[in-house]
Amino acid sequence: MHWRFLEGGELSYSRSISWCKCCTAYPRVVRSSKEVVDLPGLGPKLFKMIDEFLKDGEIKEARRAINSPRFGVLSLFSTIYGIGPSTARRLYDQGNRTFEDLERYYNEWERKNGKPSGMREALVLRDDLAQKIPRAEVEEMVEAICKHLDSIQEGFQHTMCGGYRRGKEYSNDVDIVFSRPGIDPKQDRGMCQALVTRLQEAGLVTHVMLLSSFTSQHSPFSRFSTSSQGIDTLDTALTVFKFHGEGRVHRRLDLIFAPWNVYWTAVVGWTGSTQFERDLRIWAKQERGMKFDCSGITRVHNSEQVFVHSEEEVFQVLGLPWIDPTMRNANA
DNA sequence: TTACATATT
DNA sequence: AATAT
DNA sequence: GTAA
Ligand SMILES: [Mg+2]
Ligand SMILES: [Mg+2]
Repeated sequence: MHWRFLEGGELSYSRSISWCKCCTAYPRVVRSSKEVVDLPGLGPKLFKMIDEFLKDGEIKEARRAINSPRFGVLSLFSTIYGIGPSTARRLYDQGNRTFEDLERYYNEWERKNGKPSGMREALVLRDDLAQKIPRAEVEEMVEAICKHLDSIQEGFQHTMCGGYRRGKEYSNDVDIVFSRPGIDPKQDRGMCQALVTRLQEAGLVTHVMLLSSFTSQHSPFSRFSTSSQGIDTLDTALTVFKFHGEGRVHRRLDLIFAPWNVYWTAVVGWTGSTQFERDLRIWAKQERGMKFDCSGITRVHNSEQVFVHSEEEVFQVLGLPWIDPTMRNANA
């Protein structure tokens, strides 16, 4: 699956693999592809693969990918922040095979272009960011961050989202959604920036990868700006966090500030998983004629926004039963 | 045959 | 193109 | 690759 992502065209298998992974939550012995015909998303090609695995103990296509040196290098390069499939392929095609190759490549690039590429820092951070974060450390981070937020402005609620909320023992990063109940979002504009600055001053945030520019203040077309409903996009910061002291590791930290009236859609949107969000959007569009994303739910025909007051209500409005975060884990 | 999630930078 | 879920 |  990862191979297809790196080489392009991952849409083919991703949904099928997701359904297979769903089943790992309910393990059972499968003696033949006949026993999985009832699973959605699986067809003739996957049945053949399952039977091939049962017969040979492996799958030729998977073996080819694992043994491919190119696959190994592309996978490795993709673990660097800012390098995706396309750049990884280009770097490989230009002859790079190791991180040392990339250091040389970007040193040379910066010498020629006379400006920083940002990639040397990404290379330095890579080893730290590749390490998974135990739940206890996620909680430690959130406590420290909330303490700083509280010193700027009291009254914020927060939910830890991402893989942590889906119950994973280890997280790749930390995602926190904030909001102040009942407060006009205009009043809290700039809080994301303020918190990031405070954490930088405290030496806890070491890098800011992205700070969403809250430029989308009022689109010139929003005639209903009198209504206090913030249609604006969420204030988001993608950062790197590190505690003081020995033995501490850089961690990716995402801070999201949502207007109170879209707090719970933001929580659903940032809880994931990726595949769950995709399916939720498809369901909303096809079955309910609605558009779902983390900054709100809208009716497609009149773009009228539907506000909800709890996470349960997000599912009610979409005509779905409650789905526990731990049941949203399917990812290819 | 077509769609496959969607937003921001 | 890369990031986020 | 799968489903509508
Ligand atoms: Mg996460
Ligand atoms: Mg994140």
